[in-house]
Amino acid sequence: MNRKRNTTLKELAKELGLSISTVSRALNDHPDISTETKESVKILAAQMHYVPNMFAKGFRSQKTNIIGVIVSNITHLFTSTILKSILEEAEIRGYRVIISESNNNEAKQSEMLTTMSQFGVDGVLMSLARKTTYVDDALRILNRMPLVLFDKVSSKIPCTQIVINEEEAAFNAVEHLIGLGKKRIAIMKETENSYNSEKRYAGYLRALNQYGLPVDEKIILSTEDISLVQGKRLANILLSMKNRPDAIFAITDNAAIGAIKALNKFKIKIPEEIAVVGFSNSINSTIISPTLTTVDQPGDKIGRTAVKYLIEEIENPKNDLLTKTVEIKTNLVVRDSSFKA
Amino acid sequence: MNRKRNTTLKELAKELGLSISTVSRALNDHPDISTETKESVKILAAQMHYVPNMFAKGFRSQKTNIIGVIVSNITHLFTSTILKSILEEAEIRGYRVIISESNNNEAKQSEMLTTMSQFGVDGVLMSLARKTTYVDDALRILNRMPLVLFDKVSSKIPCTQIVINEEEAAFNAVEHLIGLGKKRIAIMKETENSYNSEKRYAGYLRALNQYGLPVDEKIILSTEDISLVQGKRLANILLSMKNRPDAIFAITDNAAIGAIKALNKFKIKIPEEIAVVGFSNSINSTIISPTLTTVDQPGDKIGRTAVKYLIEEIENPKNDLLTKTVEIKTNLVVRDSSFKA
DNA sequence: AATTAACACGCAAACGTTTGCGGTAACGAT
DNA sequence: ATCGTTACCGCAAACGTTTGCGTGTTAATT
Repeated sequence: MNRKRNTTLKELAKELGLSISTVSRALNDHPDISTETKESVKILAAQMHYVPNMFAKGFRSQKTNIIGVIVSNITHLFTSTILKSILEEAEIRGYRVIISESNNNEAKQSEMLTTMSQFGVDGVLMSLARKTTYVDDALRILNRMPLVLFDKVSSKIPCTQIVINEEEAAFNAVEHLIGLGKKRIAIMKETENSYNSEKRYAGYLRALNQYGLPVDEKIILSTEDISLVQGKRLANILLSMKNRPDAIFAITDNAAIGAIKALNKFKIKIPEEIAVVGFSNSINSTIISPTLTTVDQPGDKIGRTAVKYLIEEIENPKNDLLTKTVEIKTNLVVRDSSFKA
Repeated sequence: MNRKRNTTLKELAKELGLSISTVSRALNDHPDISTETKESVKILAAQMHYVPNMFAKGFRSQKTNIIGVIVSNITHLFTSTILKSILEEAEIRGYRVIISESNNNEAKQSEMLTTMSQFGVDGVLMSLARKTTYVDDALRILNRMPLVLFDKVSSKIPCTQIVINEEEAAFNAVEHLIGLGKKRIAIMKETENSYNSEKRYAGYLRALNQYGLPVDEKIILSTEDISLVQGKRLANILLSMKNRPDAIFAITDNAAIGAIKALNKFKIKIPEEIAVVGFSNSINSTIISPTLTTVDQPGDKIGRTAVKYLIEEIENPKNDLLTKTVEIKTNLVVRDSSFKA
């Protein structure tokens, strides 16, 4: 197929009997050009469907107006919600977005980072892969272009970081359970030192302390991957205890749902016997029965904020490399799994 | 911040005492260059972290190695699953991906299409916005670059189209219900003429006909947006009938789940009194109780196939513009909502 | 009438890369 | 000694755009 080539400034210039530079300036509303000339140029440009060649443009200006985004898994609703808002906000501000997945693979993440840089993006938005320890690539990127981390972040990388108030959110969730009269609250968390898990655990502990409840190691459960099946498994462990907990705070909706499924199987009354609270406000939390009380994370706000800060840094380069943490507020959505009738 | 500039061929050439062209050829393994020269060039290139400037490259070759993707809503699991495989497959083949959302807005979709073209993508992958009627923009794009449609397609656009076997899938789903001994099967579909809804409805009708079951307009329900709440509403309508159906085929998992919720509320036994089958195999289908029988759509295969065909067309431009439909097989996942004990 | 200032436009370089073409050296064959 | 061949490499143009600088015209000021 003979794909038509795009019209160029040269063709417009020839058609109008003007020089290329005049046409360029006319289209860019340069003050040196008379109003009539601008008019005629713009009219012809529209007629001939002129569109500036982004490559020539970026080639000269060394600016691509593309921002790169690296996430671990695009199919997680929370992630795609963030991506949606990133796309929207970026478009509003005149940027395009290239998305890559690391699949929680650190090597892949490094590779993406360098190809992003090679590709000439103006800046990068990244949510770290789990267990990221090697941050040299990120540091190397940092003196080439701005980088903003979100959700999964690391204090080892001196840049702007957009996170939710993990600790406070967990505190509020546990406080809510305590408010229901629960005295023996189990937690399901991750074994590995993930930023999010650590913070939420800290919030859990603070709530127990503040309300004078004892911390019992036996009902502090950890798992490698905090999934639905693991939630089931851990719930079964809790049920097998002589001294059962009267509430479960799961660090993840999936684990909470797994727990509910296990409790349902044993006809445990939720929330009377055991209340359950999750984290994320995924759609599943309204599908499961009883519906799940959970922490709503405003993904769209995270995305928007991240884009805002990144573009700010792109357009106003700073000389300092410092860690700046921006916290986005969450709020607890109370549903049947912890509803006090 | 003083962002470091990338090293260029010129710098490499100066360092090595060679010409720019020789360095370029050496890096591209041109046969004219001696093995030793290639070696030394490549070593220095690695040392100096040389990365080719994509813009200069694309500028010359008029090839960007970027493909544009337009979907209606990135947060739908089915969509993000497709996107995931598109990202993977594209990366394997050396392409980057730019994603845009139309939000089911036809005007937005047209706009995205033109900015994609303006941006110089090598080809476009698109799933149409609902109720797309104006296809002129797509046609205009088509003689600039290859376009491949997937999932939501239209016969008005002469290009390669990747779809699932909607009709057959629906047929199989209804046939499955008939196999359970169900004789009065309701359907929940969309009012508007969406490609998917039409096809699935056709499959429903064919199954009824083939097994000699009467078609009763009263239990053929349509709704504008086929969502969870609408599923509930329509189920309530069915329950209010004197002559209730003994099965429901919902064109969407969400509607099916809404129906189940309504049935559960009225303590209808599923599947004994009324069986339910959905479409999509969303995660929710395993969360709801009873778990939902549904049609599994292999999103990853759709994405991969779409990329394959698009890149094929990019790299081997054809002279003909014809509609070529590629069908991806689905399969029915039988769960508790239709399980014959 | 001469000088100046403002205005409108053109020339040409530059961005980094690829590539057709031409050139040089070395070497074997005549 | 000359020719042809091969192996390597450099020159320069081209891609489309922006932009500093120069230039010519006109109108206003002295």
